[in-house]
Amino acid sequence: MQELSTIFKALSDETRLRIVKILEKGELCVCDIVAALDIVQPKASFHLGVLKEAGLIKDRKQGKWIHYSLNESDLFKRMLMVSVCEKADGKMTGDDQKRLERFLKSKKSGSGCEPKKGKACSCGA
Amino acid sequence: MQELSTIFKALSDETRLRIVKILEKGELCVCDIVAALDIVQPKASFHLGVLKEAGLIKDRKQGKWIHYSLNESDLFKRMLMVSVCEKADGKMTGDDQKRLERFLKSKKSGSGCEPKKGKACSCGA
DNA sequence: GATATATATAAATATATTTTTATATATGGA
DNA sequence: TCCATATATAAAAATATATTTATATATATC
Repeated sequence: MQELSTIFKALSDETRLRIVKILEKGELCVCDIVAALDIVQPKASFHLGVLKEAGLIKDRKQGKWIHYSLNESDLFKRMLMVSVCEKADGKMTGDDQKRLERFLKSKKSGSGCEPKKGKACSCGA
Repeated sequence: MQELSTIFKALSDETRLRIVKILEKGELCVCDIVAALDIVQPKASFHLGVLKEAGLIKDRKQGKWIHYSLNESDLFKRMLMVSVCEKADGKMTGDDQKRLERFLKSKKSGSGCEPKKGKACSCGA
């Protein structure tokens, strides 16, 4: 499975969003995309490469042409949704969480982010 | 409404995803985030700024502290889902689409991407 | 085999983003 | 008022990304 940030990064560029959008019409070869977006061909190849690398599109070679289409089988959309929508709900693990828990604990016991004063944040956290 | 690419860009960085993830626990002040992620404070401020600019988080000032939390009211998730999942289904408009339609038409009539040969792409598009 | 086309790759440049270090601002307490 | 803390901002440096121009590769047609 791709890193989530890689997928978001692939979608963070206007040209690539335009490509994804035009591919919603169905499979297209590079020259179609070049014509549709009115961009130079190496630019299209570059961005198609990024999208493919992120697993968002797939390609199919046929003769001289390479046809690109959305990689729906990879279920990137579902993954996006799951990842964006899921709540950690205390089940979240990892170093960040552990550090946070330790820090919040230390704040309560009076040696937190304002140690010199011997007083925890007034925020009540 | 934010540009879609801005939102994806905001989510395209590992540090920012870590911040979003830790904010799923609830509202946190900057020093909490700094401690949780073990990063320097200006780095946290920078990334919080990007997330806020994209409308993904909101802040609330209280005394010396600034508390950040996920901006659920902005419904960025729903927007993401809608945007990512929606299909154009022929209703898509815009210059890209128009150019594509013109180009595909011209290919069929034999003056497309391979004009010198008087033959359209074998792809059948 | 020669030629033309579709696409990719490479190299150079331009641009944008991120990180770091230093400093400024605002707030609360002594 | 003075001092310490929380956070933001600015400036510089480091990295990463995107764009352009030129060239390479593969394939089909003659």
